Parts: sequence; C-alpha cells; structure tokens
Amino acid sequence: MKADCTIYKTLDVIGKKWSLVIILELSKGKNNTKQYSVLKSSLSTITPKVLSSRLKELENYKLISKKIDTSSSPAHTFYSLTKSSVELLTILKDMKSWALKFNIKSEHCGSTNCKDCPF
Amino acid sequence: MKADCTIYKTLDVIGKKWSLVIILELSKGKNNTKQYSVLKSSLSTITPKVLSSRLKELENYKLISKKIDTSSSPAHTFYSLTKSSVELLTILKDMKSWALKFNIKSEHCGSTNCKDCPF
DNA sequence: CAGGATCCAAAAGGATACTG
DNA sequence: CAGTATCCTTTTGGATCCTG
Repeated sequence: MKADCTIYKTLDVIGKKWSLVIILELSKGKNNTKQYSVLKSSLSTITPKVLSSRLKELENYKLISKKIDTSSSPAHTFYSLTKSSVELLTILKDMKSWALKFNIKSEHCGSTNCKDCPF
Repeated sequence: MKADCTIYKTLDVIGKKWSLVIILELSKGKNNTKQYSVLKSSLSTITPKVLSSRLKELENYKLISKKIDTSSSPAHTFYSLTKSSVELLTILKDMKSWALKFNIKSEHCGSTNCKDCPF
C-alpha cells in the first residue's frame, strides 16, 4: 500500500474520532441541519475545542456547510450536511447493518430502526 | 446520542487508526491471509508495537484469526480475515467509490480498479 | 451564542533495542 | 520470525476562563 492510497486518504478524512458521529448527529436534524449549541449538547461528552476543530476540518473537506443567522442577537450558527456527506449516510447505514449482524450492538438499541441512529 | 449507540460502538471497533487498513492488506493476500512479516512490510510506516496491539484487538473482535505454522523454524505466523471482516470489504469498496466521486483520491490510483486497493 | 485561548492530564502512537 | 520492553513524542480530552 502506498501512503497516498485512496482508501488510506479517505480514512484520514472520515476516520477520525468524532467525524462520523458529527455527521450522524447532523443527519438527525431538520434538513440535515443543526444549530451549534444543539449539536454540542447532543454530543454530550465533546468539548468545544474538539468540536470546533472537527467542524473546521469537515468544512474544509466540504462535508458540512456553515450558515450564520444574524437576524437574532446573539447570532445563531447552523451546520448542515452537504451532498457529499448525505451520500455517506448510506455507508453509515451499511456499517450499522453489518454491526448488528455480527453482534456489535448497543444494549438500548440493537435494532436497525432506532431513533438515535435514524436508519 | 447515547454513549453506547451501535454506530458509536462500531466506530470503536473499526474506526481506530490502522484497523481498516490492516483488513484491507489482509484481503490482498491469497485466501485473505498474510504472514506477519509480509503484512508488516506492506504497512511500511507501522511500528511493531502498534501492529501487534491492533492485531490482538481485531482478533478479540473476531475480525481476524491467527495460525502458527510450526513446521518451519523459526515458526511462521499467519493472519486471516474472518467471515465478519470479509463482509466488511463491501463497505470499504463503497467508501472508495464515494471518495472517488467526491475527489478524495490518490495521485497514483484515482480509479476503482487499482492493484493497491483491490476493488 | 459561538467559539477561541490557555493549561494540564491522559492516552495513543512512534523509534529503537532486544529476546525466545 | 514474531513479537516485547522501554522510552519518548504527539494527539486527545478535560477544565476553566474569556470575548465579539
């Protein structure tokens, strides 16, 4: 394997801790969108430092987009999935099916139709 | 999202650095099997400590199996994919297709039919 | 509200040397 | 050959405080 192998690079993009989980959380929002504070509280154990650095990375990769609503004060920031990351959801879904088949599953979930993982 | 969400746990299993890359490398071997030393040299930048700890983890998860051939001296150790991880290859393939579609690709590869990523 | 700055502790990863 | 042991560097996590 060469260091710049496509799969290797892909794992750099989406294989980091929190990256896919952030994408999953955004997918639960209306129009694949969530406000920063809502996103943050849904990822209860993440710290603002880690969250904002992941958001920047994902934005650079164009996997999420950011919009600031200045009509209210203080302003609200919203993050949305892009076309790219929406297509990634299929892969997340397949990962879940695979996991359930091979018994990597959560106690409270254990099904393919769980409100926490909306598949 | 709860801490024990299925997808969250799945990422613990296969989302760690090197885990999927090791599975990919084993898939290139005859019968999805490679000798330790061959595996190691195909992952040129990995260190023995990290490699052996990942191999133990993957073995515990039953994603790989280990066999020692004592007929030669010194003995040779072989690692193979299991049924579980063979089914994961489909997901890796989908990840590659997704990456190529959104232009995360390697210079030398850039195709869906590359000997380094055998898809 | 949405982060950025700072400091610190813990964990993961890497380099190298060594052994059954 | 297939790893361990040891030491060190880097990354990650957490807490807290601050600001436009």
